[in-house]
Amino acid sequence: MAQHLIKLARCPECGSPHIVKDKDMGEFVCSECGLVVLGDMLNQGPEWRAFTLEEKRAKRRTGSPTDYTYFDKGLSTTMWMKRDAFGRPLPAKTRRQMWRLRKWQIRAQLHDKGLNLMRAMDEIQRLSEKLYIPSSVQEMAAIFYRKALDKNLVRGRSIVSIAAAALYVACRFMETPKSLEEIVEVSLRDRKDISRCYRMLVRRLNIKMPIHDPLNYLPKVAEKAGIPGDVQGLAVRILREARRKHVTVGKDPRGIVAAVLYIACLLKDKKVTQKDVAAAANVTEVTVRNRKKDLVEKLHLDV
DNA sequence: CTTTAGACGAAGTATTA
DNA sequence: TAATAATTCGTCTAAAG
Repeated sequence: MAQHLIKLARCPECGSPHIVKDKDMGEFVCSECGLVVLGDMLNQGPEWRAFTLEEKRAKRRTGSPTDYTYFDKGLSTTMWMKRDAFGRPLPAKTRRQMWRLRKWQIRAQLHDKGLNLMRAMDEIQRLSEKLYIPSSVQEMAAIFYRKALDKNLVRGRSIVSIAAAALYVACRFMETPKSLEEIVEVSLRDRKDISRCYRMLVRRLNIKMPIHDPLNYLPKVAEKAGIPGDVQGLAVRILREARRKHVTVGKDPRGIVAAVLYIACLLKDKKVTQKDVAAAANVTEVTVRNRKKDLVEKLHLDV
C-alpha cells in the first residue's frame, strides 16, 4: 500500500510531523498516535490489486515508526521522569515520546474512548498473536477500530466483536488470507455477531474492499492438503482460465480453490480425496463437488 | 469400508424495491 | 425495512471402487 509523507502537515493531536497519506483510503493518518486527520474514506482511484510478488511487496505497508496497537507500553510510572536512572537528563527525543505516552495514559484514565480503545487493542493483539497475523495488518486493524470509535459505531456493541471485525477487515483489506472462521475460532464472540460487525464496518466506514482473488488462498490450502508444487502449478493455470471465463464470480473463493486443486490432482493422478481438500480450504465436500461440476462444465475439462 | 455423487431443506448473504 | 434470489451447509441416500 502506497504511503507518502506529507512534509507540511502536523498532527493536531500530538504535534507529530509524521502525517502519512494513505492513498488507497483517501485520508491522512498520524503515524505517531493513529489519529485520522481527514476522515473521508471515499476512494476515487482505481481499485488496486497486486498480481506479482514484487507489486505486492511494494504495495504492502512495511512497518511504521510506532505501533498503533500499543499506546501504553507499561510506562505508566516512568512517564513523569525527566531524567534517567543515573540522574542524567533524557534526550529530547525520548522526552517527547514520553510526553506522548503520558497523554495517552491520561486519556485512557479519564475518557471512555481511551479505555475502550485500550481494551480493543488488547483484543486485537491477543487475536493476532494466536493467528500469527503480521503487525502491519494489526496496525491496519487498529486504525479501522479507531475510525469506528470516532464515528461512534462502537457504542451499544461489544468491543471485542468490533475488534475482531476490524481485524478481519484489515486482513481482507490487505489480502491476507485469513478466513472469518479462523478469527471466530479464537474469539470469544460467535460468528454471527462478528460477521454483522464486519459488514457494519465496511458499510459505515465506506471501505472499498479489494476483490478477493482465490489465487491468494491457493498456496495456503495446497500446503495444508499436502499437494506438491507441480500440481499447484496446474491448479493455478486452471484458476486463471476460470477467472478469465468468469466462472469464479459470486462464489466462495475457498470453494473455488478447493475444487481447482482437486481437479488438478485428478488430472495429475495424485490421489487426494474431496474430504481432504475440503478440510484444507474450510468448506464442505458438497461445495467442492458443486464448484468442480461447473468448472468442468464451463472450462470443458476432461476428468 | 471408503469415496463420490446428488437431493433436500435450513441458514446466512446480497440485492432490490 | 421487507421480500427476493442465489449460495453454501448439513444430512441423507445411493452407487461405485
